[in-house]
Amino acid sequence: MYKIGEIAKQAGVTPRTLRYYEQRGLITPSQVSTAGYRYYDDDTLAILTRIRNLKHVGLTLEEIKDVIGLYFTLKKPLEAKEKTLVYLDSHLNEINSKISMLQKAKLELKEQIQLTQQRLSQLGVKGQKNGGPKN
Amino acid sequence: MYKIGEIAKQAGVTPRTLRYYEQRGLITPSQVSTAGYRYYDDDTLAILTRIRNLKHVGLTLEEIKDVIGLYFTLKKPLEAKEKTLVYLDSHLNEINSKISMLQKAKLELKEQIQLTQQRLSQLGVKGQKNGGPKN
DNA sequence: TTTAACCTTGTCGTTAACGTAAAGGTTGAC
DNA sequence: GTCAACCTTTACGTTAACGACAAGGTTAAA
Repeated sequence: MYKIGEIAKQAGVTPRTLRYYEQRGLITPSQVSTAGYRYYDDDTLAILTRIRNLKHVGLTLEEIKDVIGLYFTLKKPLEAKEKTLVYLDSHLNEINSKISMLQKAKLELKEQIQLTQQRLSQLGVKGQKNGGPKN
Repeated sequence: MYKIGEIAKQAGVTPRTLRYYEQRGLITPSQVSTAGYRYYDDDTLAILTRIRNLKHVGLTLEEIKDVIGLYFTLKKPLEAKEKTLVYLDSHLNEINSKISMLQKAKLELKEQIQLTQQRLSQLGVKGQKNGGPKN
């Protein structure tokens, strides 16, 4: 059981961020003392890592909330699971679309790199045998 | 040559957005009338599409500004091109990292989908022959 | 030349995701 | 039991990326 400051440090965020996430429904302290102190366990740490990754990929907290909610669907009633399934599927599609967009951007980038390299070797180092593109 | 309203509609954004992008240095009208009217051509339309894609992938306008700047490096001096090259390369790395994160998320999602489907078929439809996962 | 439809530059408002300081309780090692 | 280090809630501030007026100028078709 970590206090908020400890787990925050472990996760690389601030306590403020944790309270904010709680307020937005992304996490919950595993225990709360009578005085109101929040205590967390390693599960929360795992969730925070997941949040970090998904954020880095461009999801909003709202979207992330949905996604991580899905991973704790085990105790939910049967009917909820079917809805979950539908959502998971559409989320999968979104992810696929983002991946292909990034891959397209990647291709364009590579092209641009080659072009720039060509121009460099033509203008800058006339007559030199260059090693060609690395990628 | 489109007026701002026309190109905005084509690009699926508002004129306000175009002015904002201009202010942030992402685009420039190809011509400006003496009265101050902005006129754009198809090149700008292409850039706007690119911006849309990169935004959808989670880049900020500031990052996007850098990226699209690179694609108009043709007229820049030689020395600038080498810096460009370095940046392009690091940007490529970032993209690769994002892609792999998304692919990881995708795998986890698929697992979760299978789990949910299993639980559904076990609890809900006892004795039924289910078709198994689709993916 | 009139007029609807568009454009201009402000300026203020809004949402997301926190940062930051204020004023005051809590803990736990000594 | 004291005190530094931590925690609480409350509340105002901030950046990004626009939206939504307001007040007035421009265009181009009829």
